[in-house]
Amino acid sequence: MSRTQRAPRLEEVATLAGVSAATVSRYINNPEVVAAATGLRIQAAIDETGYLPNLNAGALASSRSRLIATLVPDIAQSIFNDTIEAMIDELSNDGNSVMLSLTGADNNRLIAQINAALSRRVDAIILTGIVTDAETRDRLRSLPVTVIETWGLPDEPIDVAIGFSHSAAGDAMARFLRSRGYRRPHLIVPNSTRSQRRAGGFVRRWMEEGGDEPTRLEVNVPSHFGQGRLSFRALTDLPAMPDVVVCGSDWIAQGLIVEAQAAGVRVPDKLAVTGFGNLRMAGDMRPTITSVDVDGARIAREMIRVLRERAAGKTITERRIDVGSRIIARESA
Amino acid sequence: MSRTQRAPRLEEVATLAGVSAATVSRYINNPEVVAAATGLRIQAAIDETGYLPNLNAGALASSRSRLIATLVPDIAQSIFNDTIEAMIDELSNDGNSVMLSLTGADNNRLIAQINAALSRRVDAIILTGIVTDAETRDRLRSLPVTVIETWGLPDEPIDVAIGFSHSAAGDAMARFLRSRGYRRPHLIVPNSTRSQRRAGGFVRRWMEEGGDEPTRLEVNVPSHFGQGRLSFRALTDLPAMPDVVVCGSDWIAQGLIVEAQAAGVRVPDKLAVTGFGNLRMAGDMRPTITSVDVDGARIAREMIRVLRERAAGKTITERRIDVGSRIIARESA
DNA sequence: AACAATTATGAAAGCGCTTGCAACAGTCAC
DNA sequence: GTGACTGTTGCAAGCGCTTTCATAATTGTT
Repeated sequence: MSRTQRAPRLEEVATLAGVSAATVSRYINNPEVVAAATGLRIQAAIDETGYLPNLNAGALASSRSRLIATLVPDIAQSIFNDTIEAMIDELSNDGNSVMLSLTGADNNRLIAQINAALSRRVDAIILTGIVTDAETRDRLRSLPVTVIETWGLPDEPIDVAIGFSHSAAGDAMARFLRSRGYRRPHLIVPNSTRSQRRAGGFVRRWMEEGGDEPTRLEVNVPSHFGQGRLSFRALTDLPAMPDVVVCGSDWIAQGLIVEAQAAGVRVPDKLAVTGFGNLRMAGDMRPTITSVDVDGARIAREMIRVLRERAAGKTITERRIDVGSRIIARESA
Repeated sequence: MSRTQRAPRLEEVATLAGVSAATVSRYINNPEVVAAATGLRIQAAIDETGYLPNLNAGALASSRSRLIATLVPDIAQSIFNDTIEAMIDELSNDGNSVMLSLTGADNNRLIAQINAALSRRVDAIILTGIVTDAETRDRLRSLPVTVIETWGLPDEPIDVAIGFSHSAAGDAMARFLRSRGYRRPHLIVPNSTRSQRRAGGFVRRWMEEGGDEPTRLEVNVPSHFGQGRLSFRALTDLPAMPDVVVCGSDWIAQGLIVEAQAAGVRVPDKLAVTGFGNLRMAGDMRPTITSVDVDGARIAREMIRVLRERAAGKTITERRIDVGSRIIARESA
């Protein structure tokens, strides 16, 4: 295949193997239906010509594109990156191509990217950030395409959701810190629906267990290291110094720890800190950061399972798939 | 468009607007060739039907897919993430869909992903990691597709390269540290071609300026925070303590600073540190990290320019586009 | 007023696959 | 030997667009 000459077509492979194009197509997409001997001849012809199927043509003819759109808020400093990587890997291994779009926080961009995905006739749209706009949710619901929401577990999924209960995660963290004897938690809450929900779960449980209402600071998403530093400084504005800071992401936790130490406040002796997302860095930080782990690989696997069932024409009964979350206790709290 | 009913086709829009399908196609792809009044009617019909073109069909018919493959090593802890984001944004805004594949360090995966991209008949393949395998480079060279290498600036690009000279970046850092009065640099060098080249540039300049040969530690890619911590501990094995550690990435620099501070070694008073990549975190760290900035947005813009020229059938004369790099002097060195 | 040049549109032939249908050759049970 | 299957293959009709070529309508030129 040189820069000038055209790529070989199915027809050429067929001629070389002495069969019809239809049979070659069957061999490629469904090898078990062609006779073993024929298959061998076809494979030889494929190898000889260096044939690579034109999947655009295939998609058009079969109305199955094997193209999956993943819409994520960002990748520069995302807490989802491990999950995104796992998803891309699994999808690729399962014979799909992955289109990646960055939505930021802008609903109009999201809409444009949904349209772009639909124009490619993707088999599925994977959402990592949460779609809050009701109209967009309705539109997605009406689409002839599989929509998988990940990380969250909304009451009314657009189609299928694979994630965990954020309020349960908050609840678990409240119990954990309570049992460790902390008494004055301070929450640093990114202004995203899911973070808010975790905070809600935390506060509810905390007060049910007899604690005082925690103080809190809201920060903008995407959350990042720098916010942690600023958040530490803001602690001085509180009526009393907290004994533990519950951060909405590991980045914030890391920034906060760095700033605390620079200010001579020892972590966790003087101030405990927890993060969220269990990034690799959390285990490497000094002190290591207590965090909440989400099994991104598991989310990816469940996603493949759902996609396969859909492709096989089965009806999905379980529309909310809970993969849970786990507190990873380390040195920082 | 409900879950059951088919998407509207060009033909339907055409009928509604009272023109032929050809004219609608022209309006969509090349609006200036259709009469203004006709265009208005067509747009109304598009809006009414909610028509979204089937780009797979379009790609097949025009043999231009407007699909771009970007192959990156990873996204979880990548120093390229800002560049990748900028590229995805620019490509999307320019009417393309972006396929993202993760190559890891495995050449076989890379080959599989190149084939996947070719099967989609992508208009271009964007490489972020460097392709070292000679056979793969030759294969890519022979392909009827635009190949853009980014970040690096190889002597013999596969097709077009947009990046900067890593050895020049190393050279500049050597001058910078020398002029600041440092005398015993220690290099932490990820085992990637480009990092090695930076180290090479550094050492050459350093010794030319009369310095002693720097000590060095090789670490595996992808580099990450944890390596920085370990690298600090390894400093005790050196014959003499360095006065500055030149790290192959900001992650390593950050990890090293954290570990140094935990050990009571003040940065930069006792030990200076530099990073690479100028991640947002570098400016937020305490102390802020002296780093090398690469203008990812610029790389993305140049990429679009090249792609456009290719699409217009022009011959690209400038096959190595140097966007340079800049030392960002901060507190850590 | 006649002609050339320009602009706007339509008809129709693909682009390279997939797949329903039909045909044919074997296999098997009786 | 016959009929009913089963397994394997080919034929041909699309999938929904783009684009060449031809034609019609308009404008400009002399």
